[in-house]
Amino acid sequence: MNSETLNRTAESIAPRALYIEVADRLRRLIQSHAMAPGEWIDEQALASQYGISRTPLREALKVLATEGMVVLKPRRGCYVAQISGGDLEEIYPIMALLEGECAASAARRASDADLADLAALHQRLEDSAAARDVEGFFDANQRFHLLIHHVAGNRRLAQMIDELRAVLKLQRHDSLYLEGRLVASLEEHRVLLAALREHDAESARSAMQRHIESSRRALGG
Amino acid sequence: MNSETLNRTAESIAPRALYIEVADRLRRLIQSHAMAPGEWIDEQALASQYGISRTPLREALKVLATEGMVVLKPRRGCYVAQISGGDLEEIYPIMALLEGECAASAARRASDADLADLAALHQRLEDSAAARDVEGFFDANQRFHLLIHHVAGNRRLAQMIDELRAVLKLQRHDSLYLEGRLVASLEEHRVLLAALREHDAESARSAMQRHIESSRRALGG
DNA sequence: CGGGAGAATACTTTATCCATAATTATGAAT
DNA sequence: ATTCATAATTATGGATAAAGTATTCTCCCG
Repeated sequence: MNSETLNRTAESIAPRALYIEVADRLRRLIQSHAMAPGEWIDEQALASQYGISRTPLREALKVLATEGMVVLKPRRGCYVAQISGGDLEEIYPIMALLEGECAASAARRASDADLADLAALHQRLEDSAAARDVEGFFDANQRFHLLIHHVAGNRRLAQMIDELRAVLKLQRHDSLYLEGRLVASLEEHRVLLAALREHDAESARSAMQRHIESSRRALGG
Repeated sequence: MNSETLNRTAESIAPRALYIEVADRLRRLIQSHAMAPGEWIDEQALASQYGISRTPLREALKVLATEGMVVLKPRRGCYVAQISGGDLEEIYPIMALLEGECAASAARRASDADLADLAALHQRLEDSAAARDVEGFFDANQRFHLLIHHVAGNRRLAQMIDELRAVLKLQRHDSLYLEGRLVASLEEHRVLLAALREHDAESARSAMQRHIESSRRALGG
């Protein structure tokens, strides 16, 4: 049992090229605000920090640029993208549209098991809210949305939403910390869950759209 | 007035990196079906054909891969993406959604000048249809949709639609050649234009959605 | 005759290197 | 003293080379 076998197994599980790995790490770095929007990305420093050459790093940056996470200025280098108010004006209607479609599709397709899972996650939301656990609420909220994407069954739609959400996350999201926003969000989730349970696609769609719109207003968009 | 000013001007006109140029060319190549879906892309041959090194070419391929135009199989090389029936099932609802939103937004925002331009393009559609000029019809149709995107004023939404349409174009689009499809498409455009003229956003949205759905059915989706 | 293993070939992948362009700092001149 | 120009340094972008991995073909053994 040499290392070759291990490598092959590891690769068949994760046949990811280096540039993809790097892109993932950078995405997490940017989303966790370890790198601030507008900040210059030092290719050399980052490459030597990761112990890789600049080539896969540059390829990763090209990918992130097409995703809108970074901006590549010719001969000027790479900068973490910063979104303007105008960008939010454009993105939120799209998000509402896509998430709404996801919710509608999920309402049509949800099995009893799916609904049970959704109810369980919603309970976590309720518990977190009752405990004033904002981080827990945020996490459960994210899982709730991801589960809806999964139930909706449109992987491409889910991926588009994920990319848009990644761009939105470039700016700090402290809306949930605002007084009243957490309970309002909870109430919106209740309405959404009820629509999903009744397999009412259009109610689920509008509930989700209202949910997105109100979270936008909470940000002052 | 030194050369610096001139340089800056020149750069703001054409500051495109080589990989972007290459990506554009490849996009056109793939969309014109000069490269068939599933076909292997020979990096070395293409690089020497363009007189460039493989580095910018590979960067371009990474970009196209994130756009869904090509598929990058680790250690296997790059292939022109081929979309399955399942992909169509996923993409068309998204297209209908996004194009519908575009139409709704355009209906709200269209100025009289915009409506005049749209009417002029629609006339080209009518003329091309009367002359059985399928290529002309196709071209006018494309311009009509692009103009709606422009009037809608959401650049990000338009870009998402463009990328999706590029993926759809991977397969041959001979639906317009089908008997009856051309006149049906024309009638759908008439309804859409009427809704836009009346600034009726929801009618425009549903007209566009029906238009997308029927073009899908024409493909046998 | 068929299957498995090993070797060879070819292509991807990564790293290093070079050139070009831009920006900044310093010096000189007004 | 301030501004402009020039030079130097630094970083990006493109190229080439080397290494590693996967696949395929052939040969040998059962």
